[in-house]
Amino acid sequence: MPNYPYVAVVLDQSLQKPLDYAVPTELQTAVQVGMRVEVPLRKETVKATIVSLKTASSIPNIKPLVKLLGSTSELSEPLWKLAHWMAAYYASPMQKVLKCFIPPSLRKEVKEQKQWLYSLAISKEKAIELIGPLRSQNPLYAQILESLLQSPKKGADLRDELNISNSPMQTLVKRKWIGKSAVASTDLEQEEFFPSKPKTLNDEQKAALGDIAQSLHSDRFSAHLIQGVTGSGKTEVYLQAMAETLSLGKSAILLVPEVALTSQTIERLKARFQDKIAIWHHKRSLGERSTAWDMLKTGKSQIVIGARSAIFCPVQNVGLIIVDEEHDSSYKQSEEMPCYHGRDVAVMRAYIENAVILLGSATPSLESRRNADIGKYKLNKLLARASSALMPKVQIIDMQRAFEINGGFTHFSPELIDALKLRLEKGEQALLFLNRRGFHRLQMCPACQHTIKCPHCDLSLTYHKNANELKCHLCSFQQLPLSKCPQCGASESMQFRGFGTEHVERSLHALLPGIRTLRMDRDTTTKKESHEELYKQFRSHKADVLIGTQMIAKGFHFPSATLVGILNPDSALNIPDFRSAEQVFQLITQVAGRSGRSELAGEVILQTFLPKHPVINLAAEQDYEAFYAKELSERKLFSYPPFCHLIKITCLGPDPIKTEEAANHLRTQIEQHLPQDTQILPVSAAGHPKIKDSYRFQFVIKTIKIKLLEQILVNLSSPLPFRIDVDPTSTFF
DNA sequence: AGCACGCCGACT
DNA sequence: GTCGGCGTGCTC
Repeated sequence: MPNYPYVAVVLDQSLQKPLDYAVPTELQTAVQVGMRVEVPLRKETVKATIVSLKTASSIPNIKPLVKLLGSTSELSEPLWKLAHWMAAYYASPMQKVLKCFIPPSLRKEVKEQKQWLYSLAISKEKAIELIGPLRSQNPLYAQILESLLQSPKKGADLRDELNISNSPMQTLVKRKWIGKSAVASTDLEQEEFFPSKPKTLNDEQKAALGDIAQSLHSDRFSAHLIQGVTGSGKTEVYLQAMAETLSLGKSAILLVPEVALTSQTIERLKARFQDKIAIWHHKRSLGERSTAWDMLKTGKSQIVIGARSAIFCPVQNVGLIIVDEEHDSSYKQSEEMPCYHGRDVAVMRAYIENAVILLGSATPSLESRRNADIGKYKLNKLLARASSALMPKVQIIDMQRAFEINGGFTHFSPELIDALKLRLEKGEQALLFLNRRGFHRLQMCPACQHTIKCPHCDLSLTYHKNANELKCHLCSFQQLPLSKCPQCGASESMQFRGFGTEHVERSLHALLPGIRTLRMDRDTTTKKESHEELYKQFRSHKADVLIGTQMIAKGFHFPSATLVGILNPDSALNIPDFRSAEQVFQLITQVAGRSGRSELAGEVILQTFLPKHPVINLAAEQDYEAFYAKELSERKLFSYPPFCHLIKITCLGPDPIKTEEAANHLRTQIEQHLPQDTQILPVSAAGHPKIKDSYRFQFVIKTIKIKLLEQILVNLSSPLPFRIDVDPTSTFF
């Protein structure tokens, strides 16, 4: 084996290019690609990752690395290949790609703090015996024993519960009445749950599972797409496919959209797989993530569930990767390089690891469905609702008519009001969906038409009545509503335009006094647990109507909700983006699917000013096939994905003129070496032209083969920061 | 990313 | 004359 006296490393801190270091002789047999090391940089020592071993280096006065962190590579061979693929495909510097594979919990080498679990060290009878006299002698001890009689508890919980310090617990441990054992908090998450057994599958589910099982046994890469209507029991197929994977001695990764990572989802998995599961998402502390990472790396956990970044977890011997709701846009990272798509990285990881990839959705993305059509993916459809519930009936209401009847704007058509009243009488629940939060969309001057904008962003401020504030939805700016126009100073009072969920809630109370409502949007779910809290309240029937944005469409099941009102999906159709039709179709289908999931039949009322719009009609009929055919032909006609790849390059800067110049400069660099079958569109301001004092100018490249552009993209240079987004979800924003 | 270097305007 | 604003360039 040759010795490598030099290595190239990528520093943790931002430095685009790799640096060379000498390897001390005694370490030359130990160094490996992917290893974490400490290296000298100027006067400091910093952490880095080895990216290549070298026999020579052209750097004069090269410094030796300080030490190796750990004895093996941090990335397995397949993950290392995946990292290289990402760097090339997403035209992203390795330094940024490695940020995904070596997350902060590893870089900082945090360890989860040990927590102590206290439990009785004596029999229950003995404890009860002791408690009696203790009540008068030392009531604290009695309280502790009583509490532990019910169940073992974490030290922190016990302290909270009884409002005590650690010392009485210590004393009781000394007396050998109670014992303590160290646990990671992750072990404690498996509170009480009822272990669940695999459910009996219907024929469609059986067929899908059969196909997947066959692929699992073949030990080769294969891709499956499950297209299953909401409530068709996709999850049960996932669970059984995962069980099959484990029985083959392999591991599984389950990706879900960010909002679907609720305790409901996690409990369902734990009920089937108990402690084999690691949970990975960004709301967990670094310590918890570090533990989860170790569990997977050592093979103690064979399953990881998480949002998009969970695809980088060091799962050993991957057999199956599942991407649930594969069409969901939260899988795409678009604000930061590498702008990767979690689903696409998952497919590539499965390919590299010779694993099975399973994509699931009620409304597959055009890309995935087309891959099934051309034979790249095996397609299984689940058309029957598993629990014999019927598909909801969707009724389109022309809001122009409602406007005329009402003699002005209203959120509620007569049909919706009647349906709501009926639910109230029957004691059933309803969901109202409006994709805009706040009370009024904007405040404007009636004299000069000036609207109040955010001083840091190019966006009108939204009026929030509860907080009595104008808020910017792109940054954290807020101010009091104005009574006078800052532009013309007219004495006429300022007016409000447009409505959000707060307004819907208030109007509903005016219309149906006594109605109990809950609102679920970003404003009411700021706290970590508030999401689940609202869900539990609604589920236990503490309210009749749940009003919400996007968020109510995903992740939650509302079995007793029999009515869904979609208030105004029109605005999304007006966004000049190639994906807007697809997104509206997916959203309507998803919201509609929230109703009638149990034995109660569901009804959906879809209010629109565009009752003839084909997307609205196809969504109302829930005819995915027709929508797919229509949208696919349009994508082909205008040459959009899946018939080409898009690359969006966005330039950011504090000065609009310089930023636009920089964008044009980048565009010229590409135009000079434009490969075949590639088009480059002009520079334009982004859909949000300014966010947080930073202007955004962008241009789009359409190409058949991304590989031909890799070199050009990697070599782009600009005086201003810029971002390369390969396969962007939007060409507008 | 940091941090040094250096060039220019404002003030003691 | 000095202090300090931040634009530019380098780190093996």
